[in-house]
Formats: sequence, structure tokens, C-alpha cells
Amino acid sequence: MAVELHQLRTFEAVVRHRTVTDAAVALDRAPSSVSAQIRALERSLGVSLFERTPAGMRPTGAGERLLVWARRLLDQAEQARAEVAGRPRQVRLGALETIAATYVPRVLARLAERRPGVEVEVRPGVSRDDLMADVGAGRLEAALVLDTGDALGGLGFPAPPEPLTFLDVDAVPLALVAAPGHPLAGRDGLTPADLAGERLLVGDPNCSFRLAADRVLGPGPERVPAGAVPVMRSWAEHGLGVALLPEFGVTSACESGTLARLDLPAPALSLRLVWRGDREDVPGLRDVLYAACA
Amino acid sequence: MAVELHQLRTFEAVVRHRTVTDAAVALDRAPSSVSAQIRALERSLGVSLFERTPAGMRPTGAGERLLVWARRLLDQAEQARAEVAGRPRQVRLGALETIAATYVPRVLARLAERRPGVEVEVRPGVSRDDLMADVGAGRLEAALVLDTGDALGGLGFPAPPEPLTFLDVDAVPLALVAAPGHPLAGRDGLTPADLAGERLLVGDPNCSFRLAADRVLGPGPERVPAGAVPVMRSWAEHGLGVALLPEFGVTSACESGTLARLDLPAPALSLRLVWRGDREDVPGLRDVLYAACA
DNA sequence: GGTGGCGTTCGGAAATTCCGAACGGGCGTG
DNA sequence: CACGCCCGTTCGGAATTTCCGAACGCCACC
Repeated sequence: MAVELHQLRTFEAVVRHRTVTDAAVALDRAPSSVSAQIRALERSLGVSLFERTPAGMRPTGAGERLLVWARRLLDQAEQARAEVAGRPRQVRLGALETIAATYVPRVLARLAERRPGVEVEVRPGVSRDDLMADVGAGRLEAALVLDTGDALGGLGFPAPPEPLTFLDVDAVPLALVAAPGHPLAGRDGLTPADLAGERLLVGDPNCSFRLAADRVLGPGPERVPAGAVPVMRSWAEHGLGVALLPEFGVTSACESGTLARLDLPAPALSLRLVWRGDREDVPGLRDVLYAACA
Repeated sequence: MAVELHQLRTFEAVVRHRTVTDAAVALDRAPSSVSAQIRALERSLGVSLFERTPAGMRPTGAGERLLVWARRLLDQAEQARAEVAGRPRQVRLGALETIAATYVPRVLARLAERRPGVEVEVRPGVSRDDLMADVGAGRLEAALVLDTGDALGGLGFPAPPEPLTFLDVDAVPLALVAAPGHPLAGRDGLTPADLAGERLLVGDPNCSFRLAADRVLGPGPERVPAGAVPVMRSWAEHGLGVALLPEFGVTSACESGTLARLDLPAPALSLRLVWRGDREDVPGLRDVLYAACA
């Protein structure tokens, strides 16, 4: 009995989802079917691919080696289908306007390099919650959001009603900035306590950077509603307060000297690709997933 | 319904064997199963892969494109299995002593380059018919023989009792040689008629080079039994007659001037890999087949 | 016109895949 | 310590896929 692609597809899903149960959901199969396929594959190869633990399936060394092959084979099978069948794969990708102009081109470039046959239609949105609702409802195949932590919503926003699968595809560094003449500019080793009473420019309550600022700085500073990233940057340049902003949004201002970084490190956010785990067989979506992987 | 490797295996066999019927034999399946799998694959991809002709199956453009992918996927699937399962594949390869020292190292080098995990045990033999009988009986997975033409036995030897599949992997140039002082040495544009009455050194009646000489020169020359290639070369050097020998066996003698090539071209023989078409799933044999392909 | 070789269709058998229910093991919590 | 939850697995049976063998139609050749 030879190895078959559907077995590798199942195997890869189990590795990615880490449990038979979650992989079964993603594959629209019963857990017993997934378990049976993994067992059949192990018999076929004559090796154990997973260590069964109470928390789920952990790949063995052989499993790790097979994973490389499995992804390659599945990827090439899709490429073969695309070339032979000539069917374009199209994915609607939602992204906040903030990152639509910055990180999305990078993701698309990587995708174009690895999957020339896949068309991605970028759908800018203004609300993370709306984007995730669209993914859950099937109006988007995937979306890019900013988040942190091990679970979706780790940054503090509510988790979407539909359970979505996600993958961190990039880090989004943050910088705490102020006008060059600000009293804290130039001081070393700042802590959140140093910012108690400072004016902190923020976006609306659900804005990722505001949520990040809440986590990093706590309740000490005074929140000053400012609007989108460009507005916050501009107000910070004019000395109206400090702001926690994505590094890409302030790099040039800092280089030109109109802004100064404060010496208080903030953990980077994650650029997170989210999609419905039970719709991975949508043409092209898996391509996006493969392309997004490091 | 996604593409599966067993479908690609069937597809590749049909391309290689050119008919559903022969592919079915090779795969140990009924022709109707093969036909059904090809149809299912075509439905899955939404394209026609073959043009059905009375003489067999002819790949379409899409079929040609898929073939490249199919071979790649099947090859990588085997490599994946070899790496993950750690099971060495071993093939017993028969070869006449004549070519065991000359062409076989080249084939093995190519194999080592393309299939590091495959072990080939070379079994030298003295009789082509015995080698093919061993392949037919399963004592050898494959053998290298010298032949010509479109069918096995085209050189003139009897076809083996078991129908064997074959693949030409290299050309084996021939040279008609004589001692440097031979009257025909140096004359241009020789024809077989010029050799009427000449002494022609030959091996035993089933020797490939004798069969080749019979085809090239006809009955005109007088056959002088001489023995194996080295013996024929030596006698030719001593002016005891002309001989039709493999180029590799006379290159150095010609270069050192102890032999002269006569200006009568002889078509090259083919180094032909033979195996049982119904045992291609033997571990490692397909690797040898892929490696042998140009 | 008859024959042979080819691929395909068809009905049915065999094999594979899958489902849902039930189970056992391990872990976390009260 | 007992209970509940989550995990993977086993089991019997259903659904689907693959395969077989017989029969057929088409085409080329003699």
C-alpha cells in the first residue's frame, strides 16, 4: 500500500492543528476517520509519525521529516492541478487599511513568488471585528489582523463568533514616540510608571495599537482620543502627547528628527492570518497558507 | 475530488506503455480499472489527458504537462518514503561482463546521483538469454543488454519467453576495425560488398556484436570464430581479420595506432534496460527506471 | 467480410473510507 | 479523591470507491 495524497493531507492537518479533533473539523471528517488514516499511513511507512499525548498529537522525528515532504507534495499537486487544469484560484483577503498599504504588499510579493497561479483580491476594511465576521460568514476567504498571544483575541479584542484558525505570518514592531523636546525623550530605562499622568494619544477603543498601549502602559497615562495612525503621529510631532505606534508608521519621522523614540520597549504585535478552518479546501486558500509560512 | 498518487501512477503507466491494455498488465489491474481511473482523473482536472486512437492512448498537451508533474510527484513520494521509512531499496541488475566494466558504472553513477537511497547489486552474466531468463523468473529485477530496433530481440536473438518491458538508456557505438596495414584501411566510402571474401572475426553465434556484424555486413565475409571482445581485438591487431567491435573496446588501440577503423559506418547498438513490466512496484525498481531516463 | 486489438460500458463483488457511539486514559478543578 | 473535560481509539455498520469480468463498439488490417 503506497502513500496517498489524501493521507498526507490528513497528516499535515494533524501536525498543523496539533489534535486529531481539530484536524477533523478542518477536514470536515470525523475524528475516527482522521485517526484511522494516520494509523494507515503509519502502517504503510512502518514508522510512528506521532507521539500520542493527552494534549494531542506530537510529531516524532519521522513525522517531522515526512512533514517537509508532505507539504512539498501537496503544494506541487496543487500547482500541477493549476497548470494542467488552468483554473485560476482566487482568494479574497481582508486587511485593515493601516496594514493594507504596508504589510499586505509584502505578503502578496511572497505569495506571487511561491504561487504565481493564485490571484488575491485585497479587500481593505476599517474594522477588525467586521473583517473577522466576514471571514466567518464566508464573504472573505482570509483576513490579516494584528494580535498577540497564543489565542485569537489575545490582544484584548473579543474573539469572533465563528472559531477561526490563525497563523502568525510576521512581527509588527511597535515604538513609543513623542516630540523631540518632550521631557522623557532622551531619558534611558523608562518604565510604565514614568508615564503616569502623561497624555497618551490613542485611537478608538478597539484599535490594535490602543489595545497594545493598554497592555504595555497600563492605566497610568491619560488617554487622549486622536484618530488613525497618521493623526496620532502628527499630534505627537506637535507635542500633544506620546503615542504607541507601529514602527513602520514612524520610521521616517524619527529619521528626519520630527519624532523621538522613548526608551520603553513594547513587545511586537503579530500580523495574524485568520481563516475558517473548515474551509481550507477552498481553491487557493491553501496556497495562501503555504505561502504565508516562513 | 483531488488528484491522488495512485491515479498519477496509473496515468504515468498509460503514457509510458501507450495503451490501457499494456498499462493494465504492468499495474496488475484490469483494463477497465485503468480506463476508469484515467476517466476519473480527467473529470477531476476537467481536461482531456489522452486522445483515444485505435492504436492506443496518445497524450494531449494537458497530458504532456501533467506527465512532468506526475513523474516528479511519484518520484518525490518514493523519496519521501525512503527517507522516512528508512527502508533501503535494492535492485539486482544483471549485465553482460562485456558492459559490466564499461557502461554499468555510468548507469550506476547516474543512479547514485539521482537516487542515493537505492542500492544496486550488479550481477555479471555471460549469456544474454540467461540474464533475460533470470529477469523473467524474478531472480533479477532488471538487466542491461545490447539490442536494436523497436522490439526486444530486434538485433536477432530470440525474444525471451516472458514478455519483458524495456527502455533504451544509452547508445553503444560500433567500429569496424582491422590492422593498420590492412588493404581496406585508409580506403574511403567502403560498402559491405568491399568486404566480400574478407575474414571477419566473430564471437559465438549469439554474441551481440556478431549479430550486429551479420546485419551490417551480410553473408559476404568469411566468419572466423575468435571468442570474446578482447580476443577479437587482439587478432585484428595481428592482421588475422576484420572485426566489428564496440567503440569503447577499441578506442585506445586506435589511438595508439595498433588498430585502424575502416570507413564503413555501423549503426550503434542500444544499451537496453529490461525488466518485468508486471513487477514495477518492486521497491527500488522504479527508481532505477527514473534514473535511467534521459 | 472476418479477425484482432483497442478502449469503454455495465453489473456486481471486494476493498476502502467514513460515521457515530462508546470507551479508556490523562489532566485539571473543586 | 472524585468528577468533568478533552483527547485518541475501537467497533459495528453504512457509504463510497476501486476493481473484476463479460460484453460491446470502433478501427485497421488481411
